[in-house]
Amino acid sequence: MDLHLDPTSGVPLYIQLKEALKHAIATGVYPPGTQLPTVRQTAVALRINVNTVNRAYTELVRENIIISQQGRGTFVCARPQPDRDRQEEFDRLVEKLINDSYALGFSIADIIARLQKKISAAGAKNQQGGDRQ
Amino acid sequence: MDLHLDPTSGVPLYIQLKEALKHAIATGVYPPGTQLPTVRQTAVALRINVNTVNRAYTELVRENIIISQQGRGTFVCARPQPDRDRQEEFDRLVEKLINDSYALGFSIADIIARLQKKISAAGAKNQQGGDRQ
Amino acid sequence: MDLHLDPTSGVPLYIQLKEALKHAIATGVYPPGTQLPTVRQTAVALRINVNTVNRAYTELVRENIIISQQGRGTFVCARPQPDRDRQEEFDRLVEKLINDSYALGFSIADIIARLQKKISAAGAKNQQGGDRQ
Amino acid sequence: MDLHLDPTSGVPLYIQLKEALKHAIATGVYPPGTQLPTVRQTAVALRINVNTVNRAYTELVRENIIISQQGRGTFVCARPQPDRDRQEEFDRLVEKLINDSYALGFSIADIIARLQKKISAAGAKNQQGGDRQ
DNA sequence: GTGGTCTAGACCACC
DNA sequence: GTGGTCTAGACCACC
Repeated sequence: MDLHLDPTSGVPLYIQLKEALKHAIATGVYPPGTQLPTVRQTAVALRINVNTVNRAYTELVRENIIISQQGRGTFVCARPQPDRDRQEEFDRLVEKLINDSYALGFSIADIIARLQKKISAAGAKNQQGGDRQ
Repeated sequence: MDLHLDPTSGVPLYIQLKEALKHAIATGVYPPGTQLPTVRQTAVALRINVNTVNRAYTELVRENIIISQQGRGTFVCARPQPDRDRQEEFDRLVEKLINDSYALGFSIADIIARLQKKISAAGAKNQQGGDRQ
Repeated sequence: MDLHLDPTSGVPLYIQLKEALKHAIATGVYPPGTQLPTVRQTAVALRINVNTVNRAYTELVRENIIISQQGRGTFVCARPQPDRDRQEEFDRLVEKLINDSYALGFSIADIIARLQKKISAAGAKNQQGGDRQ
Repeated sequence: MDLHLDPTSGVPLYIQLKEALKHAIATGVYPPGTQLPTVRQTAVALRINVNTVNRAYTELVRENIIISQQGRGTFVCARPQPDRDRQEEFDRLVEKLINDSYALGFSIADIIARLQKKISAAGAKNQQGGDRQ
């Protein structure tokens, strides 16, 4: 649980936590099947209230990103098997990003560079537990 | 207009043309401000129908890559200089794509693979027969 | 100068200030021609460094939103006279917002409601000097 | 398909049709999931060419309002339920439009006026001749 | 001259 | 059956 929240930023803590977890999961810091720290562990580690953590977890459960099993813990969900529909949706998303980026003055190469930076940032987090972005 | 389309490839002609033009513009064959060949010139050169050319051009207009001026011609749009605001917007877009892709079962590596395929696909299309206007 | 910045949010102060001023100007808190507080007044009022204010002002000058006249002060620029080109661009922007909003599940009526809230919020700021959003 | 187009209005037929369908969908004449009349049925009913209908349908597909399934038909898309994320995204979009419009010389009031015109324009088009399918 | 729209009619892929 | 693509050819608006 190598992340820190900013209680003064105006963004609710549970949303900050939710987004941070989402990002950590999406970038592979927590692979599917991994058990997340318990609500109480997280609350202690981040020095925030248990209810705040709970709210973040609950929303992620609702979004099918993690699953809570009473008495066992909370786990990262298996990601859906990319079927044809999902593949098409994915292609559409990528296509859209390319076009939107183009409109902002960025090329496909720029997108790739940005993504690779994300990966290496996430990798660093995994290995050394640093949390610099 | 040094490109040829493959009517047997299964890919619609207007899409082949659109992608070829996109690539030509992205690689500087047609710099910003350049006038493209007229729809009729292009149709004759590629031995396809004016409507098919029109369709390709219209889609590029919709994507803000070229601009058609009735009675004058079709021109390559200038791309904006990526300033700080655009950079932030761009980062947000990429971040969002990562999350959305995750929900569909795709990783950052998948996105990069898809993007690289886009680049090489565009390149392959134009490889035979230089690219002088 | 009824706004406060959050030095702990991670967003650079000069950007926070720039955005806050932009919003104030766009919503009519500072109409065209209005003189803005001097750089030093602003620095003192917000308890930030003169250089920080300067940077925010400089960027707004570069974006043609305000103009600095040496020895006189800084003023909100007259907005461009909406000519036919700008009108078309404006229509395109509105059209795009409608479509993007639709995709997110919001109707035209929702957009109008949001905008009217913005106006009344700005109005409140003008009259009573509150800065609640 | 109880609408009529005006071929003398100067507005292209495919746009008239597109807007009429958009309005019909937005007002619930065609709820999500409904199959639209086939392009050929519509062409016959409105006495216009199949290609013209196709063009209107294609644009609505591009805008994610309807979806065409080759061999099956054309259906009204479900709209997403606006959750918190979408709400935030929506707010950002509106905020951005305000700033961009300002740069073009338009105020929030101008935007609202434009939007209200959109609503009434869409309404006027369908007012004669009820709207049973 | 330029692009924009529309028609008539064909053939295809997918169901 | 359905939508998707393409052609040939026309007429228009704008320059």
